[in-house]
Amino acid sequence: MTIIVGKNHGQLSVREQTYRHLKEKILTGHFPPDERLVEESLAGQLGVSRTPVREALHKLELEGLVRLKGARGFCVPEETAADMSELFEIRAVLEGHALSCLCNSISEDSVRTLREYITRAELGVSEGRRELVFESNTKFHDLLYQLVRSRRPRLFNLIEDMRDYILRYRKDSLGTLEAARRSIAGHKKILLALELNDPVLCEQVMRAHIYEAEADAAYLPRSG
Amino acid sequence: MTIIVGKNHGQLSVREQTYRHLKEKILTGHFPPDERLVEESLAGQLGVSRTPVREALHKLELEGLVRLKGARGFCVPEETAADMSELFEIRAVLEGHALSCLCNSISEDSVRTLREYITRAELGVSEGRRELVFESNTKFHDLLYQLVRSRRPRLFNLIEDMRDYILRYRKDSLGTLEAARRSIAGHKKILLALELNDPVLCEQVMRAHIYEAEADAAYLPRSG
DNA sequence: CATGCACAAAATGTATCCAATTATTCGGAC
DNA sequence: GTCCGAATAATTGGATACATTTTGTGCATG
Repeated sequence: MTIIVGKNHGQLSVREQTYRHLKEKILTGHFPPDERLVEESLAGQLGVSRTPVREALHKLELEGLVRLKGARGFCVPEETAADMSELFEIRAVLEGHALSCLCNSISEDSVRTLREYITRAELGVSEGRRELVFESNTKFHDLLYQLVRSRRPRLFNLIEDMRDYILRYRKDSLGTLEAARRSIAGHKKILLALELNDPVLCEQVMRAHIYEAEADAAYLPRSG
Repeated sequence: MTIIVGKNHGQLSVREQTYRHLKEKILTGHFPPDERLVEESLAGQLGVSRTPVREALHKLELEGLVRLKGARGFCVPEETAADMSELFEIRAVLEGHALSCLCNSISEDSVRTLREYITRAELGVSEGRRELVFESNTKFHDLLYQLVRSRRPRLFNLIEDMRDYILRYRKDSLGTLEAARRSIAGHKKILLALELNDPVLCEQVMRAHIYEAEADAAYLPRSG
């Protein structure tokens, strides 16, 4: 009975499936901190052998998502508010720099597309369509990330990691319409900084945008 | 015949020893790019079974230090000048921010110690004692890193990773006495920025210091 | 009653065996 | 002579059996 069929696990190896499965469960707070993660138990639940589970856990240990506690198995380490704060700080620094890298080489096409996303998000706010707001804001960020990935692949990887870790804390973005409005205002500033080709301004507005997101995230420790 | 006895591999597991052994060999350029790294062959050389070698290689793959090429085994990926440049860029951003974090909480003691290291490095230059220069400069950085680690553990980890990766490229720091002199001048600026408690200046001088180190590193691709 | 030592149980660490995947080579056909 | 295809060899992927380590519990002794 193969239980790993949750998402789009197509032609990936069992280890990769196991790794992603466990990582997602950890990042979404499915495993409470200090809960014992036993290889054989997890292997049984997932319908695979211990080998891929073990390799997945060791990879996750390297990422700091699980910690080995002697012979009591692995566990998700207890995270503190200081960790949370530091993660957002690093994210602000990295993404601020990423945006400043973008501003000197962004195409007119990309700028136009970004502007359209902002317009649609505002439309969503005015009409009270939360899905449209969420979708447009997500697309705005996704386009930026895509541009970063093509120009600075390693920087992109680091940013992606930081975002993953932060997933453990915030339930989802844009909880309130008020937060969505603030987010759109931030996007407008980002777009302006890009159009002005001002690296310093890019860095500033992106950092501010992320610290704003941190404030809106409201430190939901985790639940299920 | 246990061949893994190179360093201080004390009570670590065989996997951890294998992992560190391979990582060091890769980072110091012992494996030429595109050379085949076969699990069984490595296991034989190291006097261990395939299992720890395999897990070590998978962890290294996650770090991007090796890449799996179908059934031809793993290999160290060919790195480009663009990679090198990006690594230094990320390092500059991270360490620049780290220093700006330090400047508001650094103790008078630490400042005094840093100043002593600079004095001793200058003494080394004037007397032509390269060892003293190297030692003092290293201690200067080590103290800064130690302070960062205590205040921003995750940031410290990222910085450490970047430095490891860069190890693949430059043979060693401070090749020439001229580079050493430039480095000391940078350290003076760093100390000044710290004493002034100026976060922005801290970020600027540290970034400049790292870009200077990049220029002095002289892109030695690797050799053995 | 408390503390320390010893034994047992449980979980990871390691090794080996088998399966699946891929690259390379050899052969045949166009 | 070249290209395509099939077969074989080599390497990783996965599973299981065994060794090692650690923890937790229980009993005995002070």
